[in-house]
Amino acid sequence: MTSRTGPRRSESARLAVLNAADDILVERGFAGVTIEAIAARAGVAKQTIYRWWKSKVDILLDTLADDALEALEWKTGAATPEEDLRNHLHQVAEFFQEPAGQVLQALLGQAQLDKEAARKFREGFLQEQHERDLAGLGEILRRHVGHEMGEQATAYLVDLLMGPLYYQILVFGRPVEKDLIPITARLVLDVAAQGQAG
Amino acid sequence: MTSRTGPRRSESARLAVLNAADDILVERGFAGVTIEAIAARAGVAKQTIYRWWKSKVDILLDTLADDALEALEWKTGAATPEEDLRNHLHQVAEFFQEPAGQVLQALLGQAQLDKEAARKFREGFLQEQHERDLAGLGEILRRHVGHEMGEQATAYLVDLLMGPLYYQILVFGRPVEKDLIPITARLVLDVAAQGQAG
Amino acid sequence: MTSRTGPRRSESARLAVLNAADDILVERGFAGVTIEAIAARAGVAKQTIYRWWKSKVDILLDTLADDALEALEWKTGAATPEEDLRNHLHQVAEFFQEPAGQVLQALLGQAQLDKEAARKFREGFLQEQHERDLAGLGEILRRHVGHEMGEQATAYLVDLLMGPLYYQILVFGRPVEKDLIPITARLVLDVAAQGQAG
Amino acid sequence: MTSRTGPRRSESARLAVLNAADDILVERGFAGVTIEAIAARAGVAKQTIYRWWKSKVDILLDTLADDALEALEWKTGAATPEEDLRNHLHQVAEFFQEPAGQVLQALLGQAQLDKEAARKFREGFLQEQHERDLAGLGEILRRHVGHEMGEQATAYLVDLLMGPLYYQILVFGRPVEKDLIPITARLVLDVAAQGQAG
DNA sequence: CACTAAACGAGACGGTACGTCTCGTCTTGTG
DNA sequence: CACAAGACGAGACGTACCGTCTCGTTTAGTG
Repeated sequence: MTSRTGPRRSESARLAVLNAADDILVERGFAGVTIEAIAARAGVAKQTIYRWWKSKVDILLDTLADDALEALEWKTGAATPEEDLRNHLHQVAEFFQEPAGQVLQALLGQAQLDKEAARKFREGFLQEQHERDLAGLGEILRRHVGHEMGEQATAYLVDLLMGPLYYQILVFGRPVEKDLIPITARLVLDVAAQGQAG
Repeated sequence: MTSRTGPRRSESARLAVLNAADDILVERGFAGVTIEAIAARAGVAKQTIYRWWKSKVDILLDTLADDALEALEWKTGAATPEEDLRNHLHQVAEFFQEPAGQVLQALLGQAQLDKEAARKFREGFLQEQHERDLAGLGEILRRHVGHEMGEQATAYLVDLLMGPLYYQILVFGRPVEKDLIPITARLVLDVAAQGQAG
Repeated sequence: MTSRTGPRRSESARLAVLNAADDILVERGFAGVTIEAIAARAGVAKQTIYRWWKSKVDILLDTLADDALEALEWKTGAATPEEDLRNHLHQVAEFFQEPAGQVLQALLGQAQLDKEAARKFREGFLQEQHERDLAGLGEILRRHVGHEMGEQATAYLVDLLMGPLYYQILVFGRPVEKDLIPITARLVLDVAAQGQAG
Repeated sequence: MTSRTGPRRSESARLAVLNAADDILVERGFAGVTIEAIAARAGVAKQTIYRWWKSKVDILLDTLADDALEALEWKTGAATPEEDLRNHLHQVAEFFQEPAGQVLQALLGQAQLDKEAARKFREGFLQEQHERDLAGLGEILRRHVGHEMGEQATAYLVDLLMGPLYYQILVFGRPVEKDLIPITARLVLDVAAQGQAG
C-alpha cells in the first residue's frame, strides 16, 4: 500500500488559517497580516502554518481559490451582449469592494514588489482567470459578430474591456466611476464589429 | 534677523540617500529597501534620514519627482494625432523598464497595501500626473476633433487610453505587447470623434 | 486471569533507545540528547519513548543501571587496606573517562539544575551507590582498625575519601591528578585509626 | 582620540539583566532562565542582551563576578588556624544557600553538560577562585606549620579541604552536615604538619 | 575669532516579527 | 494494543529592522 500511516492534515487548522488571514487583511491591512498574527488569531502554531504554506502570499492565494473564482465568473444570460458586458464589469467592480476583492487587490500590489510573489500569483490565479475571461468574452462576441474571433484579437479586447476598470482601481483607488462601464462595453463591441482588433 | 545659525541641510546627504534608495530598489527589490540598508549604502546616519523623510515611501516619492516628471511628459510634435498617441504610449511603456519606472511600479504596488502610502502617492504624484495627462490628451483631441472636449469626457478617454497599458503591466507584468498600442490609440480617436464619451 | 492480550513491551525498542541515548551523549553532549534525536537514531517513534520513560533523565538513569553498578563496585582483594582504597579510587577515576562515566557526570550536572531530576537521580542511583560505598569502605576499615566503625563515622570517611576526587572532576574537570589518590587513601586510614571521625 | 562617538553602553540595562537573571534562577530554576524571560523581566530588548552576552551562561558568570568574589574571600582573623579553616568552610557552605551560591551551583552543573560553558566558567571564575584558595589556605598553613608550603602541596590540601564539602553539596544536595567541617579542618592541619602532602 | 546651535556619523536602546527548532501530546493506520 | 510515522499547539531560539534616543564632531552663521 502507498498510503502512509499517521495523522492527516487538519482541515480545521487549514480553514482557521485562511479565515484569520482574510479577517486580518480586512481589519488591519496587508502589513498587519503577519504569520504571528494569523497563528494567534487562528489558534494555531506558527509551525503548522510554515508546514503547509511558504509565505503569507501563499496563504492569501489559497483564500482566493476558495472565494474569487465564482465571484469573477462570467454570466451570460442577459438580453443583449452589451448588457452582458456591463453586468460583468459591474460584477468585477463590486467584487473589489468585498473582502475577497481586497485580497485580490493586495496580491496585485504585492506582485509589483516581489517577483516571486508575482510569479506564484500569475501562475496560480491570474493566468487561469485570464483564460476564463477569454472564454467568457469570446462567447459574448460570437453572439454579437456572428462568428468566432481569433484568440489574439479576443485577448486585445479583454485588455480594452478590463484595462480602464483596473486602471481606475489600481492607480486612483477609486470605486470605479459607473459611467465608464457603459462606454467601455459599447466600445469593445464596436471594435469587435469593425474588426479593428485583428 | 530670521536666518538662523549653524549648518544647513546637507545636499550631498540628500542625494546619497535618493541614489541609494533607487539603487537598492533595482538591485534587491522593494523589500530590500530598508532604512538601515539605505543609510549603510549612502554612508549616512539613520537619524539623518528620519530627520528629512517619514518613511521609505517618501524617499521613493522624492526620487520620482526628480526622474519621472519629464519621462511622462506629453510630446505632441508628430505628423498626426494618432502618431502622437502611439508615441506617448510607447514612451510610457518604455519608462516602466527603466529604474525610475520601477520606482513608479513599486509605489503603485505599495499603494495597494498601505492606505497612507496611497494617499501620499496620489496627492504627491498621481494627481499631478493625471492633470498633465488630461492636458496632453486634451490638446491632441482638440487638434483631432476640431473643438475642445469636456473635462469629464477627456477623463474617460484617458482611462481608455492608459487603462489597457497599465492593465498589462500591473496585472500580467508583461513589457506590453506592441500591437496593443496602435489599437488603443486608434480606438480613442474614434470614440472621441463619435462623441460616445460625452 | 492476569496476563493480558496483545503485544508486550518491545525489548528491542528498549535497548535501541538506551544505546541511542548513550551514543548521542558521548558524540554530541547532553544538550544533543533530545527525545527526537534518540527516536530518530533508535528507529523508534517518540510516543514509544514517552510511553515508557518520563524524560531523558529517566532514560539515562536506565543506562546507568545497566552499566555503572558493576563499574563502581568495591573489590577488596588487595594485599593491604591502603592498596584497596587506592585501587577503588583509581577505578572510580577511570570510570569517569568511560561512556557510562560521562552519563554519570551528566546526571550529576543535571541534578544541579533540575530538582526533580536530582530527586530521581538520588533516589534511583546515588543513594544505593552511597550504601555500597559505606559497606565497601566499612569492610576495609574493619580490617584496618580491627573493629566495626559506627555508621556516621564511616559516612564522614566516605566523604573524606571520595570528596577530593569528585571535587577535581566536577569543579576543575580534570582527569584527576594521580598523586592525590595515595594521599587521600593514606589520610582516611590515619583518621580512622586515630578515631577522629567519631 | 580613541574614544568613539555615539551612545555608551547602558549601565541600567546591564544591571537590570543581571538582576533579572539572578531572580529567575532562584524563582524558577536554571531551565527557567531563558533569554526571553530575562528580557521580559528586565524590561530590555533581546537584542540588547545578545549585543553584550553570548549566552545565559555568560550572564550568570557576570552575576558571579559581582556577588561571589567577596563571599568566597578568605578571612583570617580568628584565634587559631583551625578556627580560621572552620570559619571559611562555614562561610562557603552558607554561601551555597544564598542566591549567588545557587548561581555558582547552577554553573557547576552546566559545566558538566556543556564543554564551552565549562571552559568559560573555569577560565572566568574557578581558576581565579582557586588561586585565592591557594593563597588563603597557604597563609593559614604558614602560620600553622611555621614555614611556606610548596604550591603543589598546598593545592592537594585545598582539594582535601574543599572536596568533602563540595561532594556533599553537589552529589547529595545536602546543606552540608556541620560535623564534617571540624573533622575536615583538623585533618588538613594534621596532614600539613606531618608533611604527608609533600 | 571665539561662541553658539543645528546637522551630521555612529550606534545603543525597547520593540516586533521573522523562520527554525524541540517539546510533549494526539491521531492514524499497520502488524 | 504496541508500534512507526508524523501533525499538532506551544514557546524559545537568534536575527533583522523598526523608529527613538544619546553621543561627540563638524560646520556655518553671529557678536
